[in-house]
Amino acid sequence: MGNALGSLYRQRPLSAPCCRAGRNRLSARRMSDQPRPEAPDYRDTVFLPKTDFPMKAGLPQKEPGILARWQEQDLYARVREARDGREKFILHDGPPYANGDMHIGHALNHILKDMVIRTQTLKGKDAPYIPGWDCHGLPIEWKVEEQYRKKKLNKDEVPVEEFRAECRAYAQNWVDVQREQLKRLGGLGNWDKPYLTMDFAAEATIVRELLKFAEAGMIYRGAKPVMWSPVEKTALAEAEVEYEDITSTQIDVAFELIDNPFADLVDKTFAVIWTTTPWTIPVNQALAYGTEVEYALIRAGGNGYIVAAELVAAAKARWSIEADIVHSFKGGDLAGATARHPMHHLGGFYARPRPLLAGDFVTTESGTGLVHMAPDHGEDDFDLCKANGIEPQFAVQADGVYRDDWLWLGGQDERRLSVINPKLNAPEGPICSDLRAAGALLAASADYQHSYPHSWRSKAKVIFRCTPQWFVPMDTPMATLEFDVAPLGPIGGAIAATVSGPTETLRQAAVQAIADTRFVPEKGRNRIGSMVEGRPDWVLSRQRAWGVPITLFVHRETGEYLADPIVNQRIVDAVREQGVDAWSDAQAQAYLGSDYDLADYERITDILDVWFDSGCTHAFVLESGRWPELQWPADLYLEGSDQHRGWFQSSLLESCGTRGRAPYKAVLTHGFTMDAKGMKMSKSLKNTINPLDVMRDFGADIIRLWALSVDFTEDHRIGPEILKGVADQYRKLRNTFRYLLGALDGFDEAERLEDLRDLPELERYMLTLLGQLDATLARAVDDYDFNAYTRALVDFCNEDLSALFFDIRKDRLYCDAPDAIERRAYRTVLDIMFHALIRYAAPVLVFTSEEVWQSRYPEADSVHLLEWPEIPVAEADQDRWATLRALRERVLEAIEPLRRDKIVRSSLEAEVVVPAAAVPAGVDDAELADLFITGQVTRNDGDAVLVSKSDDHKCGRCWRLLPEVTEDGALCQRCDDAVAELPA
RNA sequence: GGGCCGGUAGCUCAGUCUGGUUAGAGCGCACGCCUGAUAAGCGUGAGGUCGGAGGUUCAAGUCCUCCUCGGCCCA
Repeated sequence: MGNALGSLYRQRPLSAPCCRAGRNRLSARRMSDQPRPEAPDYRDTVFLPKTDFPMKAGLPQKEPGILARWQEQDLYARVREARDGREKFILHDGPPYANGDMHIGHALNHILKDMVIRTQTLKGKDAPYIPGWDCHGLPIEWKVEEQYRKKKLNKDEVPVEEFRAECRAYAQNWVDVQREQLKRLGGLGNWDKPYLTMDFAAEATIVRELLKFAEAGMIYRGAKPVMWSPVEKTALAEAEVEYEDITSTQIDVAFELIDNPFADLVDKTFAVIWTTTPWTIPVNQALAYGTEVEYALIRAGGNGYIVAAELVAAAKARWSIEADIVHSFKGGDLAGATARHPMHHLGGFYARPRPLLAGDFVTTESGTGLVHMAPDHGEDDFDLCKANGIEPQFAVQADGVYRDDWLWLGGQDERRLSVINPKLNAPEGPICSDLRAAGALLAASADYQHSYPHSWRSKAKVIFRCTPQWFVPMDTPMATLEFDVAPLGPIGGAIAATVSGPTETLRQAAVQAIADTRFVPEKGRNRIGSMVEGRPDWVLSRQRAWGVPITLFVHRETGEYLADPIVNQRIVDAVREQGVDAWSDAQAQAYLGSDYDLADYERITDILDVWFDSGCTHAFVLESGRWPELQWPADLYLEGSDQHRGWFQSSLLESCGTRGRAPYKAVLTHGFTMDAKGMKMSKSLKNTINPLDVMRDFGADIIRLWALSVDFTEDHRIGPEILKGVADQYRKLRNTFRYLLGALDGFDEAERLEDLRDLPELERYMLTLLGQLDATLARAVDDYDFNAYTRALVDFCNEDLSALFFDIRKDRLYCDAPDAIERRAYRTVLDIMFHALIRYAAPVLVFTSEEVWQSRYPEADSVHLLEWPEIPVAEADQDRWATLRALRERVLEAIEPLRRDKIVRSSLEAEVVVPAAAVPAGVDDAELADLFITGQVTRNDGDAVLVSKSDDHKCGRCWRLLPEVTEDGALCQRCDDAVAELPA
């Protein structure tokens, strides 16, 4: 063993490896066939990893075959059998809308769901998955109407049953398309028997659920301003509306006070309102002021005008007048005052006095600080007027035109136009002209820019319009409700806390149910909670054709709906047989039976909000028995964060109204997928990533690994660079498995070391790390923290296996005799690693894991039938290993300068001196050399790590530099023995 | 316009609740090694005004305010 300095100057021995470096592979192979006598090539005597498993994945080509095999084997059914009788885990699938191709959001959502299903299955639970689709509703109806329009067909001339049949076919087509696209992601589920909200049984269940509300008195027919599209002639849900910037006519209209409290200051007094919807003036019924708002009475030409003090300057500018403030007062002073409508001379409706009412919604941000109230056309208006006994007039018809008998701009007036027609509202239009003639129009200009709701289908402006609609009240005590008992026994302590008594309202029940539900991430609770606390009554009705009917008979005299369970049962039975077409005039009397006369009843023809459909999925999927593997309530609902207002909430309200608790125990939400820069994807920006393209170019396992690597609880990104990074991670995992397959070639039970206490310390340490990984992954599964899951897995493969364990033990694997106890120890641990890692990887890389598994066990069943591994406990001192790994890093760092100076090349040529104090007790020098992958290691009393070039000779087989090797190329003792053992 | 959420290396993420060495990891990148995991493997290194500006504090990625960018929901 030379001293450190001396070896620095020693010549590198001239030997074969020197020339070998420059050779190409072809000549190297030739060399190994015909070893030169002076430098025997031992390549054929070392035990290199051997596997057919290819490094290159070729996923896009390979995955469809694997998918087909699973289908052939009916893997889903096999998994059900394998987990039969186990604890259940029910993830209830939220139904995507059956319209259009799969997009990245669907892909993310379904990958996350599949990860949940597979990890729960891996943990031994029975976790069935029934995918579903939402099939009714306006968007589909609209598409079918579009086809009609292209064929110049009038929808109203087609029998409604025929129209619905076309909607049904349209939805079914997209269900089939989307199903094939989603299946490609590799999701484990009952794709052959999904649930559709348009299944007759589903439609019957939805009717049944609606009638539960009806029988409990929990629906009412009310009039309320709802978003209404005059073009589509229907009420619209919020989701069916989008906001666009438009320019509107803004007008200032003077309402003369009837009793003038300011008569000693001015001649006449006008309360001035400002609005951007002139067409609502013909339906004005009151004025609103803010009690605490400061108002000014300004005088111009002898008359007084009331305006909020803050807005006087802006008002004067608009009206182009000079005026002085003659009086200031608080809004409260206007209590009890009344005004008259500018068109009061028309008599009738217009002759009634318009009261001034206090409204807490009045602001001084714009306008005049006084607001005109048309209860037909505004929510605030409606509420305030209702509270003061003023009823809506229903003056505007479904097509947006004032009704025939309306006094102003009604049927007799040739200027009559739809209220969304800009000509009606224009400064020179009929409304402004008449107001001007009446001396009430202080200003009118078509220049006010603001954002305004439009129908997202027709792009036409929508209005608020009071129409008769059906509602579920949020704040009426559910007095007559009797909750169904949960079909499968106790559902935790929640139910007792939830049903707090007959005075509880739906809102209170929902709030309590939110408190009883687990939210991942926790902030979802706050989000849905504030929405439920603030939401208005649930508007159930839609005036459309493609949906589940509101199957009610309303008595023509009393206005009350029939709530006869026998009648209702007939209806439900008929819908189960015939679907929604069962709700027809022809069959109405049959449902009423002999107890009631159809002539006394109005058959309601509205259909249900599709959110009610989806809110019932828990009932017809989990409870119906059509999928006996399911049970109610679900353990988990998993959807995008937009569903706090959507499905999470509709399901919650429906279930709280009929069952007194949420249909789920936990809610998991994910954010939205943005482009590489964090911007929303849109067709116009051309920054969309199509999951089908990703699967075609990279494979489903890559897009899965992507979805499970990002922080899905927030918005996250996808793009070429990100996918490239994911593909790199994938390759690392794949190569780890490839190495394991190669290193375990020929391993059998006879080779396994049974007593793990016999393992070398490194092997025991690696098992300890595996145990830690196992715990980390198990926790990540419980927390649905899939980013942590994949990261822990990849990091373990990189840092603990590839860079440490595999690298250090390469020598033993290659060069020890096959029956050497150390080599068997290593392979025993590798086998344990393999069986653990393939299980951990299986839920993520569903295809690759199968490929790996079949490569090692060609005759075996699918990898996806396996269960979570049991990691054997092997004692190893973690602190001691932390010390050793730190020392290893110091040594590797110290070798680097010698490498840079070309003094040593392989670390095996380095001879190392370490501070004795840095080495834990009980580690010998040979072990250190193994650990560092260096030549001889010694220790001294210093505190620096010293590295020099070894002057030992290099074993011709294992390439280690050892004192026992007599000359370069000769064999060390271990290799000599190993070669001797080889069969001739 | 309002409510809520987020912005930490080129990328994906820890760390923020509960303030405390020099802000971490993996990947990628650069350089080097190996050529017996080879379109693989190993090592070393560079890379961050923690979105910005104020403030609180002995001390701020972490707490407060405002701004900005992005997102979801609502109007």
